[in-house]
Amino acid sequence: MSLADLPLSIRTVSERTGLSCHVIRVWEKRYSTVQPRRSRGNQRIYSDADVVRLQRLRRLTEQGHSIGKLAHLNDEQLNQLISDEGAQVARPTPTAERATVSQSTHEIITRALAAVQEMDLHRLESILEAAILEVGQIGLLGKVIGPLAENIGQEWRQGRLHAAHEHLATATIRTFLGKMVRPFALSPSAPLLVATTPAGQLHELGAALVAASASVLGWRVTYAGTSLPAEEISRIAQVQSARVVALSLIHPEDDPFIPQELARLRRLLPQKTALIAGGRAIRAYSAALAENQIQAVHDLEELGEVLDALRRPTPGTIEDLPTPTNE
Amino acid sequence: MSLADLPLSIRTVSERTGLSCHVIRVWEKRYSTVQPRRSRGNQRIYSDADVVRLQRLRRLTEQGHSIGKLAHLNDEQLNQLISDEGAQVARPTPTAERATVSQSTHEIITRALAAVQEMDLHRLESILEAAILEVGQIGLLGKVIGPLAENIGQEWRQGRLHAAHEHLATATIRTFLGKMVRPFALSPSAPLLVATTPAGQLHELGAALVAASASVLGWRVTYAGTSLPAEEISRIAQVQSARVVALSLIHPEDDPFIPQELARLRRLLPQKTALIAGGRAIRAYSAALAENQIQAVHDLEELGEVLDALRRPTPGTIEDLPTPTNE
DNA sequence: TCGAAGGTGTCAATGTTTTGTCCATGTATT
DNA sequence: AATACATGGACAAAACATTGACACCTTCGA
Repeated sequence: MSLADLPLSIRTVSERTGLSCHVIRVWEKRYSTVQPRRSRGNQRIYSDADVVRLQRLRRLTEQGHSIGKLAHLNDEQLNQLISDEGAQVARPTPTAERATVSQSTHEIITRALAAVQEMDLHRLESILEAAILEVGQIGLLGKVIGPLAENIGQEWRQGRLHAAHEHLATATIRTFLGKMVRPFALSPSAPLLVATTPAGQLHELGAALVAASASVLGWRVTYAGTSLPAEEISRIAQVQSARVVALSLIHPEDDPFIPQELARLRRLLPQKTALIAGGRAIRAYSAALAENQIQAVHDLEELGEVLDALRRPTPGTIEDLPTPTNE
Repeated sequence: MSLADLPLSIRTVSERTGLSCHVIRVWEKRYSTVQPRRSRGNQRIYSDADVVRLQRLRRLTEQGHSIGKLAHLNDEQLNQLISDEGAQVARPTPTAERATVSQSTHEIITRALAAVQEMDLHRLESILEAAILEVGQIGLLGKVIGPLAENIGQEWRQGRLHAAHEHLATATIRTFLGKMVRPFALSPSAPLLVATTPAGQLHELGAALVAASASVLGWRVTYAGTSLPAEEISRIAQVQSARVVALSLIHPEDDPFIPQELARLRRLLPQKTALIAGGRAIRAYSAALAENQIQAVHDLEELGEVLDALRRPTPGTIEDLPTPTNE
């Protein structure tokens, strides 16, 4: 808006939408899907709105609608269709599609691991970047980055990767996740989540992963680093009126102080602040979690459900977010 | 004054932006991307702001935008494009925190500290973001973020800030610095720097600061996280053919193992790989640094000089007279 | 069941525009 | 004298536009 249309080339549009240049042009010619301006040299100049429209069209065509019928609908109608689809089609994911997805995530992870092995961080980043288009932001977090981190840890413990690999990968992924968190652009009324690890837990990727996921799901997020004592976590949660505190438990699986810390944290936090915990080590501490009404979350999918549930039943009014970000 | 607004030659600009001199000139001629002053002898004289602008243009062209369309946009619009680049969904940037203009670095730091005090991370980030336009990237790193980190550490040790504040600020600044590191490869011929801290040194901001600075100065950078044993650092340096390994020494000032680690590292690294060290604790280890031909760097300005000197004497030859490029 | 028709994505050929690089020549700087 | 820089022109590669053709699929009628 404020700053007029930003000029996008057809190649950029192709990359952002996942449609080939050919298709974009032929759709324009046959169905007038979008009508970009032209430069003096007759090259197409697209706007952000065009990209959004094309993304929607792509999504709908992949779900079986024919482009010929979609093309003449206006943006409103497309949006309507998408939300309908989201409600219905989300569950009965055809097994075929699921298979291809896991196929592709597996392949992505393999390639990412190879990049780590060769210490080619730039390539690692490119792979992750490109994967967003294939599996979506949430898919990337839950089905690529999560397993990837797990994998690297495993390889490291088994001596097939060195500490150097693990450090490099962690630093790179941490930076990547940092970029995914949108610090702005959310209405101040969105609920807030604090992501961190309790004192003694040094591994930061889990917390960063939760932070990124929550951000993508429309939460405001405060990422607080690792190894924080209960008082400090509580301080943050209270100053920021957090609705949820998310803890990541990964490495020391037998730290005798963790149960104490969890109990103290529960005591220090106001009752309306929910506590959730995830990470490989949650099983080891399951007793302490149960005692302190800390909800265990086993994967990012479950995190999404839990956050959805926690989103509404709390204080004040119903959310008034203008547009639920597509995806 | 100082490093931030020295007159820059086209060659220096070329090194810092990764664009060839040819391209810089031809962009100027065809699109008026920047219009540098001229010296008496008609040579181009660039400012730090020009470098920032060119870096952004380069980044955007690499992402698929065409220079012909970008060149006429103003700084504001470029800025927006860049931030949109990260988040897939295009959104209007909020106009928050835009009012104040032209602050001294001291004022900026004060306001940033206040934001930390109030745990308003969004504001902290906005302040830093806005400061780029006011003091340039290098100025931001050397005169704002560096002192700010120092300040926060001090306040914390003196009990005026809690660990929570320090953690939040560290995480936020770390993310911010991560975004400043060029996500793409410069000319593959650009020299490479590895930034990390030796085993036992846990504070990561120093290393991240060095990484960001070197990146802005036109180096390819590998950020390797904290607390790495000498073997691992050496492994990375060799796989990547690093020209420089930069170590940050901050917190434990009396770790007896550090001198050993430094000696081992010097032994493990090829002779052509330079070692430099910075951070508050370098004085405490000065003997060990001297013994192992590790150059001590006291501030980011000095870092700039040292890197410029290390840039050219590529292979083989002994380093000759330190000729600071920036006249 | 078969074949025709229409819808859809991909490709090849050809010409134009855009953009990065290079060369030659002249001037300034060291 | 040896670099480093400026300028203009030339050139080549990459990206884009346009047209027409083709292969694959679904649908529908014979």
